[in-house]
Amino acid sequence: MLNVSSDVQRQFAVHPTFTARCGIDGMEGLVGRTSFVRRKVKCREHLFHAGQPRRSLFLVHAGTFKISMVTADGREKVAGFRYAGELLGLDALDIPSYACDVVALEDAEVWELPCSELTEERFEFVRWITSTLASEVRRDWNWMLTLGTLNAEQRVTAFLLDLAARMASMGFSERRFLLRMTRADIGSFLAIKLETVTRALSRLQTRGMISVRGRSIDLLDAARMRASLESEDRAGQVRMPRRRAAGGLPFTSTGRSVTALQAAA
Amino acid sequence: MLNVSSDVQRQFAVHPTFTARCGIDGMEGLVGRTSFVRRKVKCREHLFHAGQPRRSLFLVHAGTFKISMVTADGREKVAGFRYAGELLGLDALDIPSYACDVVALEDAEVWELPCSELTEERFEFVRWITSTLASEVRRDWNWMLTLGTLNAEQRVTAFLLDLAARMASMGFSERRFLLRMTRADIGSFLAIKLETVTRALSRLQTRGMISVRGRSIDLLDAARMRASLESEDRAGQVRMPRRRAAGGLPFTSTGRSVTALQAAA
DNA sequence: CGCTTCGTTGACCCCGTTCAACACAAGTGG
DNA sequence: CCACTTGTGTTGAACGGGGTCAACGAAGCG
Repeated sequence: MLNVSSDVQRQFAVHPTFTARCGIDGMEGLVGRTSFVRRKVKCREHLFHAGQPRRSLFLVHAGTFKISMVTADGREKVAGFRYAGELLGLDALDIPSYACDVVALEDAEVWELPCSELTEERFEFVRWITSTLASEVRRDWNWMLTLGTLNAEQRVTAFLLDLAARMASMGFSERRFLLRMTRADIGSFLAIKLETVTRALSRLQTRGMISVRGRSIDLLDAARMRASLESEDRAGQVRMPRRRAAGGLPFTSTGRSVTALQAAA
Repeated sequence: MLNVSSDVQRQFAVHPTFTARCGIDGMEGLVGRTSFVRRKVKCREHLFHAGQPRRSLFLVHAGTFKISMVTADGREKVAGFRYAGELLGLDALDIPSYACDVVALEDAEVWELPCSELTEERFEFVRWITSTLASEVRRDWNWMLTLGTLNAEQRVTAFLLDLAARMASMGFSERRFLLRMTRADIGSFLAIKLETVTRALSRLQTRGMISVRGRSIDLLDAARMRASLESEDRAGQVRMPRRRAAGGLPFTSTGRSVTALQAAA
């Protein structure tokens, strides 16, 4: 059950001085003078399992990873997805074992950063880790907000827009991209069923906002998608809020406060 | 809108060497040689607002705080509650302004830790912050798992058990305690409506698992409450899983894997 | 070629939302 | 003192979004 990261191809070990540019929240910090190991992980292989001893962090260099946990009664729940430039294993920094499962959704490469490098001499490295953790907390809160206030179709919309933003930050097209995860994975992450994900995608396509062909997604009207997130909460009931002052305030939201999307990106 | 932390009573400033025992994940770390300021915050007062410049972290010394965010269309979403021994403001460590609102739900006291203390010379302090952030990420993931897999009544049950565990860790009774937050706050956090919270509490009381009188809660059968979390997901439909092996497996869950509760505590 | 995994769509129905009414306590001002 | 307001909590009735179940098609693979 735990003999996993052994089947990950261990590649040439290097101990150079490398500079990692990380697009996380504008922090382009250097991870100075840190020895690391490159690893290739093939599609569907686990990078690590919950319960395995935590010895390293992993910087995603290429590919897509799925983070998942297991409920008390054995079902899987997806906690997130990670792309190039993001870190894996951070959540277990203060405990001896990893707390989640991480599996590659396509052939991928990671840079393994031994936790032994997290010393006083590598203060800038530690600082970078801390910053990344803080932004991770904000991202999680934003998703909790998204899942707690939006209906199924809006959640899928938010998911696609978030993905598009990540694609853009990685230099890929933000209009046309491939979903590397199944509908079940998306549904698990968004706390809806896979049939609901399918139905939401179909409806968005019917409305001309996206084009879906299997896992290939084409965003046809991102502006309208973003607009659809800013009103009509759970169930489109609105029901005219019982006359309020005069004029009945229109729905042209003067977008104050951060939308879940911007912050999650 | 932002002239808030000014109405917080600034108390005698001290610059001693203090040792904070923090019950977070068994880490009883010292926050060595750090200057801090004690502040009292009265019920309903904000400790800080989203958007305010972030200059300090806050260690809750006494009282209860509510963390909330604002959706794109102006509604509030509760992101969590914090009690004695926990930190506030961590999520904004890598950005110049606080990212959420924090308000006291009862008269409280915090220790203000200036972020300027987060230097290389205070490496142990930084390390403690990092560890706390990691456990915060895990806690958030566990709540996402809870909200994504349990129905309304189970969420309320999980909330009460989590609260009981926190009370116990603070030396209070884990059987009888007061809710410092409204039904609306609980519902916002659990992604259900306040009426649903009320109904769930009433039903738990009817079943003899708890006793409710306003905000006073009495856990009468915590064991049965814990057991109720380990099966019957969303909507009690079960529908007899089409005959499985022999014997129709009883509901005496052999609690393998971590329950959301244990991890969230 | 089966075999498995994945995706789509339709029909039915239940849990939680919505709306409404009411109870209760705490201020507040006359 | 009462009247009034505001915030909070409880409960009932009705509705609908999304879950459940089922059937089918498509794609990948040994």
